[in-house]
Amino acid sequence: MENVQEIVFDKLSEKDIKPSFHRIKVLEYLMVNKNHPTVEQIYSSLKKLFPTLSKATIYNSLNLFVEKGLVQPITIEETELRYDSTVESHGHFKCDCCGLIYDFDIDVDSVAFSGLDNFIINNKEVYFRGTCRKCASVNQ
Amino acid sequence: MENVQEIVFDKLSEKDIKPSFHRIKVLEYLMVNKNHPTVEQIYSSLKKLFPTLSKATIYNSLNLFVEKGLVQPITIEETELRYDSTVESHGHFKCDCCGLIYDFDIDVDSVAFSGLDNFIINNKEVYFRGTCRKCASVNQ
DNA sequence: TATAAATTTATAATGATTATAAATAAAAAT
DNA sequence: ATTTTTATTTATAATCATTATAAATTTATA
Repeated sequence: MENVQEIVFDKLSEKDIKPSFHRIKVLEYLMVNKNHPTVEQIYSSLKKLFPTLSKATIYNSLNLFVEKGLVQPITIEETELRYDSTVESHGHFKCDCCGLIYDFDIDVDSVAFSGLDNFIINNKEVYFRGTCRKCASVNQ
Repeated sequence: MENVQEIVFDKLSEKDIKPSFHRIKVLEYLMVNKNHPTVEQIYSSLKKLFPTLSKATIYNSLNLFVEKGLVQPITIEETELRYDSTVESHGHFKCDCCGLIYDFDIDVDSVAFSGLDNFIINNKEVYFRGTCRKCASVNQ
């Protein structure tokens, strides 16, 4: 098993982000917790480790990460943004029952579409919604 | 050309929504203005017609429409929800330059994906982002 | 070590949405 | 037709995520 701290450090340096203590911890949290955490979740978890932490620092760090393309914000019918440290193309499934958001594999580039001639497409996202396996098996 | 009022009236009745004056006007606005308006846009436009209008009425109506499946809320990296009276499957393209959201045709059901075995999928949405034709031609 | 720059903190401000209760309008009952 | 009940709309306060701002702290540089 590789050292997460080290990977985080390299990722930040790669994108010319000064690897401050807090930034390392925020990105580390995102890479360890792949469950699309909210700002609140990140904040309350890290605050246990260093109680002087300010929520503004979480926002500062995340906004910087998004700006540099290290992290992508995802929104599915929520006002509360969630963040994903995986920027490679994949789909997001939101369970209406438990609220969890799952990643799934999808080849977005293979989808046929029309009506966007001369448009410049920088980003493609796919959102599915419904009931996840776990909830479906429990509430039947 | 058919009477929009009549279509709106029928759509509401179909979904067992009592067709009050305000509800008719809100849905009519959505059907005439297919540019994914925000609550603020709907509100300020209708307020010109009847100045006693309250913004809570817009929220009440829209939430009811969404609940009944008459309208779908769409969110692309925004905290401000936008609404679309077209519930048939199609993609949304958001222009990072002018902020407009365009519909485009896409056959979501033809996309191959994996990792959602035993999941119940109720809804599929595709979001593209980039620069629209108009902005691309102006800023070159 | 002193100075400058960057980062973090604390707090206030903003803005979208929801909650609540009063006011009004519509429907039903007598 | 009038009262009673129910539904809808209004006005306003509350909530909550996010951003802005400035002071405090830390880090880097001279």
